Amino acid sequence: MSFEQLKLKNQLCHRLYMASNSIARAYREPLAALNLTYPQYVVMMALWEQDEVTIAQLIDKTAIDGGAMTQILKKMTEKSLLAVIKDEHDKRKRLIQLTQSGQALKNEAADIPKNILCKFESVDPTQAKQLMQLLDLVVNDLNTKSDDELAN
Amino acid sequence: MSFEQLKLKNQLCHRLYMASNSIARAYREPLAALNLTYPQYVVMMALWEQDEVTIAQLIDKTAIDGGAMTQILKKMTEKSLLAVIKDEHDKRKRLIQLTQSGQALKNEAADIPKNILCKFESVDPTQAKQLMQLLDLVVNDLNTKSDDELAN
DNA sequence: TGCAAATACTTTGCATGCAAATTAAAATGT
DNA sequence: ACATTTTAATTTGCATGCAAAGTATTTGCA
Repeated sequence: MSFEQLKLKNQLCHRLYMASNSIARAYREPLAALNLTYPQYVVMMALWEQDEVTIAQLIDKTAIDGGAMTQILKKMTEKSLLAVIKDEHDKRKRLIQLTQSGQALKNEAADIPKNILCKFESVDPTQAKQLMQLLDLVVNDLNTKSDDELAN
Repeated sequence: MSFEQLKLKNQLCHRLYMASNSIARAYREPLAALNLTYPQYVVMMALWEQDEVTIAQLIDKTAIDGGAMTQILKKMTEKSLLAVIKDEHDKRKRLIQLTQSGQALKNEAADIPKNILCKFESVDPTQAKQLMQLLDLVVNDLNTKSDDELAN
């Protein structure tokens, strides 16, 4: 057997692995200027879009792991970017609320996407959109439980 | 300002983040059957293609972090998948050598790529190839230092 | 020849991603 | 109402990814 399917150059997964790491690395410098890690930046973006959400909603929107989310929110609270508040109507839930400085950070972050995009010399906007659509297909296929699995 | 550029749905990076995590998660089950993590599987694939390589070569091929690589190789050594041998010609270098069981594992791994691919119901082979090409562009753009940076 | 600079790894500290176990509180069924 | 189940978060243990510091060798060059 040639085992062609086991060669790294034929693996979509390894491409994703490298691309994801590369782009996260690209964000490190600009985000360090805001004292944010990438996942923390994702949380901020989610909250800038909609504030006062529960942790579960934040997890849905960001796709960040629940266990990690607790730690991330703790660190962001220490940095006074947000506050974690008990939901009086359902004491299991917690509401996340941006502080003033958390809201203000949005202006400083506004240029980051542009600064990252300009590193893409070989990827035009059409290709970028195409890439995002293909990635959405991948995510949907992988996260959609099959009927078999749901039966368990 | 509308800050459209800061919305998660417009972020290539977040798509990559989710796709990379989703696919790595998809590999967990099949790889657990071989007692391998995903990065360990990547190392195995690299060695199945070419054995007796230095750690630096392995890092080049897999794009795994050097610091992590040391730990990963240590664990794989404990599992008797490979051996780390000193290079007599250059004592700074280490050569990685698959053991017999490491080589034998290739047969058990042969079906994994197929099992992952069949989860992609909405992505045909043409789209998969297209996706890989686009990801290669992204990786190249991000890893190619600009002249400015090289001047530093 | 001898020493500074470059290489090849290893180590350390921090921040996740993930599975599994745990805790607290609300929803359900009888 | 009460026990069972489900939901929302937190905690814990393990495995990286990454930057930075440290160690051992080898190269390069004066």
